[in-house]
Amino acid sequence: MRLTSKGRYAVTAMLDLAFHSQLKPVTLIDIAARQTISLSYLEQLFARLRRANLVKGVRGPGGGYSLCSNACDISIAEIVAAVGERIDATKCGGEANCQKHHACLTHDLWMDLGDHIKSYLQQITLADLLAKGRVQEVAERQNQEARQVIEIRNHADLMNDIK
Amino acid sequence: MRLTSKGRYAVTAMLDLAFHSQLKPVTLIDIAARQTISLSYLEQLFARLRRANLVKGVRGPGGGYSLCSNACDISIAEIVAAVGERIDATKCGGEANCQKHHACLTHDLWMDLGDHIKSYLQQITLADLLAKGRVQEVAERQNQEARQVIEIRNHADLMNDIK
DNA sequence: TACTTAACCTAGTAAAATAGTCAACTAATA
DNA sequence: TATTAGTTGACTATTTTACTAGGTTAAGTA
Repeated sequence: MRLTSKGRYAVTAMLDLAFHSQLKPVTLIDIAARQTISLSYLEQLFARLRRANLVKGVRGPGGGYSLCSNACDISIAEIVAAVGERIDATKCGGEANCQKHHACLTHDLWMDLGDHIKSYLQQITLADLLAKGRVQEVAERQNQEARQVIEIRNHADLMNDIK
Repeated sequence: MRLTSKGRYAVTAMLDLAFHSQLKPVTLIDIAARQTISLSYLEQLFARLRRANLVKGVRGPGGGYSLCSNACDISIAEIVAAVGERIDATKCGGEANCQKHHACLTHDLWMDLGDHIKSYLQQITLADLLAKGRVQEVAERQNQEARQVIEIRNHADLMNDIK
């Protein structure tokens, strides 16, 4: 089992999306700036998130990504699974052939651990995270910091929208 | 966070030890044969287990390893930590400086997940695993299979002991 | 129609970690 | 003294990670 930056980035980006995509799609450029994640890497992760039907992309100016479902219907487990992080803790992937076609001495332990983690991540949704005070705080701070980068661009867009 | 063969091997070997070292120390050669783990790799793992005061080694003929404490006092979390597997799920190792000296958007989520896994593995001891029927079954099977390799040697030892 | 935007796609790559191997050395026992 | 088995350190093939670089395609905008 491994949970690396791949899964962390995916969840962080999805949470950013849930936070900012209420009105219109959010570009990966914005997410990359706010969350300090490499744009190209984000693109690769979102290719998988799209294939898993978690997000939908809109091309062209004013485009970007938005969630396919409500934030309360997207669990952390789904996101982590979508980008290919193995939550399973066994060597055999649950096949019980870890030692010469048989279960190894600790097979059940790792199965139970995997189930335990999976059910924990399944019960947490993006909406749950959005509701937390700490998350709101951090998101606010990121807005402040990324303002120079993002808002100048968005401001121009907004002016055009008003026209 | 990652839980790889390193941690799995360590727990498996410790469980094998708990099972077989009641009477006398168990050699890594025996463990390697029963659990199909590379001997040299086992040596590296046991160096760390020894430094963590989980096992003690006895040199020379009749030597081997035995547990430092009772099986009911050794948790899976201790073993996994001893061989250096990071159970922590954060990028920052709990320092909360994951994004430019501040906490990232999902810092708390990964902290909570890490705590959750850690407390799960802390409450399970080697004795708990030994008590399980499945573990007994597998250990029996391994004894059968490894008999050709191990018992011939042990039989000779036993004859000498009787003399 | 030309231009810009941003999604979408493919291939490559430096660095790190994993899961080992190999070889030597030390201590205890028979 | 020979053997056993722990102890140690250095080295290595393979895999994965987290990227970068470069393109193509679709949709709006001037």
